[in-house]
Amino acid sequence: MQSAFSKKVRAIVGAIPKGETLSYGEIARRAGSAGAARAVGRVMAANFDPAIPCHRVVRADGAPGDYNRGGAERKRAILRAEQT
DNA sequence: ATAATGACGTGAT
DNA sequence: AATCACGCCATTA
Repeated sequence: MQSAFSKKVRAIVGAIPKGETLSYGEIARRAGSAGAARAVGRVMAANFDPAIPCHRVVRADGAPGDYNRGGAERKRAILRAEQT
């Protein structure tokens, strides 16, 4: 069972409209903890959920994060998420 | 419980 | 514009 923060993050990221991108800082803010951008990434990395389109999650500059750190496996998860 | 780490953010150099 | 440093919060060891 994960902390409430991770659950919020999962819900928020999973609620990102298709084509939209949300920054870690924004997510953290919606999660109830502004400035916890790092924590958000930490939650995903540690407890990543296949239903969470992390590729829609970007940095404050709009630059893509290290979401593909997993490699092909991660890419497959992204494709699956985009299929829906 | 404490220390260290990290898929970040902003400011300073 | 690029790089360095510090701060923020949550998770892991």
